[in-house]
Amino acid sequence: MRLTTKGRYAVTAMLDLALHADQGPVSLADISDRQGISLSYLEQLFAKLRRGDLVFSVRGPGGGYRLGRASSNIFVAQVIDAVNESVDATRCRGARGCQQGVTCLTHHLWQDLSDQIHSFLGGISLADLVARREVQSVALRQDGQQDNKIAIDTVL
Amino acid sequence: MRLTTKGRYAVTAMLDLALHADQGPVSLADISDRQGISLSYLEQLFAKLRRGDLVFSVRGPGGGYRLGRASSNIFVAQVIDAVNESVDATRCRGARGCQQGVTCLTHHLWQDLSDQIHSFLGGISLADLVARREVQSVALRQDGQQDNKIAIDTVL
DNA sequence: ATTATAGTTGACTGTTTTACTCGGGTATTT
DNA sequence: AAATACCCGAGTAAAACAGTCAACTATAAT
Repeated sequence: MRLTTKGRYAVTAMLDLALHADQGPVSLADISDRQGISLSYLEQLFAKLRRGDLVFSVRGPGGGYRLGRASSNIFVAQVIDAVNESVDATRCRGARGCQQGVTCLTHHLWQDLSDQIHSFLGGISLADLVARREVQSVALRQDGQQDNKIAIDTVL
Repeated sequence: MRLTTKGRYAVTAMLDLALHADQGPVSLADISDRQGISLSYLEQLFAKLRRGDLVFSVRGPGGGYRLGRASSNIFVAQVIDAVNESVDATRCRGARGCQQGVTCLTHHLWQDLSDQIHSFLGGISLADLVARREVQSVALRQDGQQDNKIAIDTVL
């Protein structure tokens, strides 16, 4: 598993989607404004997220993207895998005599690490993140603001 | 913590160094041959490893690199940190009003992840890796080959 | 029906990081 | 003195990252 800012962008966008799920489809333009990610870059990311069935689109005015399934059933690891594509992993694809050599042993370490990270991120759902946010939101909220979007952008 | 192939190269080279520690200084040329990493790239990586006191050099004929301390006291995380430099982490350096916003929450997740990975890799020493190799080596060795280098490259 | 919205796709650009090359140094051993 | 091998800087091709632009299609609202 590779860890770059690309995956972070994707998770950020998906989290934004989860937070505004109750307001109907969320347009990429909105996500772009709120999260400061370029619209066209989001388009590329969401093309991959859609291929991974993590989101589905609603076209036309008032359209946008919605989560492909419940936020409690979408995990961070899946989001990162969707945008990274090609895990490649060990690199020692039967290269001449590389069966248990020094190189391959290092690869095994990387495989272990990859598994560890994957299980860590595979255990965190978008719902978990939203729940965590709720806790902080309640703790910090001082007046009764009903607009979730405003609350996030201005109060928090 | 960023995870790229660069870190993998560095760990591979350090592991090679640990495995041949008993044979005096190990030249980068040897590591290049054994691990298939370009010599000049190794030089760049080792410049950073040296700055991190993970290795020290012995100049002149018969020279090379040696581990900066016992292999049981050199951890994978340290090696990766040394060659990656600049962790950058959260990215939200006091950006306008970003105190607990949606973006920052995602950053917190990344911080958690980063910590998790770091502690995982911080718990694995080069000695651990060598020990694991020894186990496999003993299990697979069928004849009494005394040359460690040959054993690794051809038998294993 | 027309229009505006918003997803869909592809090509293309600039920047950064990787991974590597080359060429010259310097220190040390033989 | 000569060979070895670290040291160092400049440069470079390829890939990944991040974003732009333009043309297109589906759909909702008027």
